[in-house]
Amino acid sequence: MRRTKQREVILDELVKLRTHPSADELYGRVKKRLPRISLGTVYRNLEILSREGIIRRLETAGSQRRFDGDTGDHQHIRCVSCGCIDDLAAGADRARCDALVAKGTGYRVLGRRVEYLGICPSCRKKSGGS
Amino acid sequence: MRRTKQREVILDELVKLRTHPSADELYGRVKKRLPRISLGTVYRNLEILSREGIIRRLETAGSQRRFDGDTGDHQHIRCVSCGCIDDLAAGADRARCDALVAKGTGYRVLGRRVEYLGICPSCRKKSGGS
DNA sequence: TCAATAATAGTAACTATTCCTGAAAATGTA
DNA sequence: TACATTTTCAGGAATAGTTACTATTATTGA
Ligand SMILES: [Mn+2]
Ligand SMILES: [Mn+2]
Ligand SMILES: [Zn+2]
Ligand SMILES: [Zn+2]
Repeated sequence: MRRTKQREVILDELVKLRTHPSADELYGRVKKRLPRISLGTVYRNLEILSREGIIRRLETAGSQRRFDGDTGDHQHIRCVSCGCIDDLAAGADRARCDALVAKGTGYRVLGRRVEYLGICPSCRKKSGGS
Repeated sequence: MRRTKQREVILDELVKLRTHPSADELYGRVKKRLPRISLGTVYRNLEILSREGIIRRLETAGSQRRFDGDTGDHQHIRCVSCGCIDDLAAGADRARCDALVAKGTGYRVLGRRVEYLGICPSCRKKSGGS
């Protein structure tokens, strides 16, 4: 992976933002510093950077993909009204946690979404893995 | 909301599937029974049915939207290899839960994704709500 | 310095979804 | 029944987000 001006600026802008921007939002920021950059370059570099583990691609619902310059272990809270996403310290412990999260973020907590990730029985069989 | 043949068949196929299909997959099924139906109609009816609370629109990551005929409170587990989504009984309790989930589903559990949902401070201010 | 290689800008293509339009079906009224 | 009103329909165009392609430019290493 080469060091290019574009990649540097994209990473720099993402890391200094704490707002989990979409490619498009980031493109807007980066363009102020590199007016000739294209949206495709932003997408390509976000893809490369997340593949390398330098940034994190958020696996959240919604039509637009979002990215996070913080690769540390943490969860997120999303506003059901405006769609913004804020950080949550790692570790959370069910119902009474809602109060802690609310206190920590200022959000009114309405619910939480939990999705487990793994390898399904049929895929385990196919790849012969344990 | 009127009762139409199309809506009836879409709902029937969704409820009897336990696979959380995308609109497209469901369209394939429904077309066998109603060969003249269009994908647009499937989308429109899934939208109407979920607005009425008769079905559930899954808020999962991934490029395609998925739907669930089961509106009861439950979480999901997704295979990171093939992308399939299975049900999880409601209620889960952190780390040692992974073992329970693995036992219950046959998955190899790799992780979990927790996202809280709520109203952010700035939206609370705007709408004057508590 | 200079060829080899990787990345870029610009744009076309692609995919999932929504929107639009005129026709058909369902429903209400008499 | 007959007709008007409303809802939903199929089909296709439009849109949004993303990826792929291509000719050009920048970076790298000998
Ligand atoms: Mn974050
Ligand atoms: Mn389910
Ligand atoms: Zn908000
Ligand atoms: Zn699988």
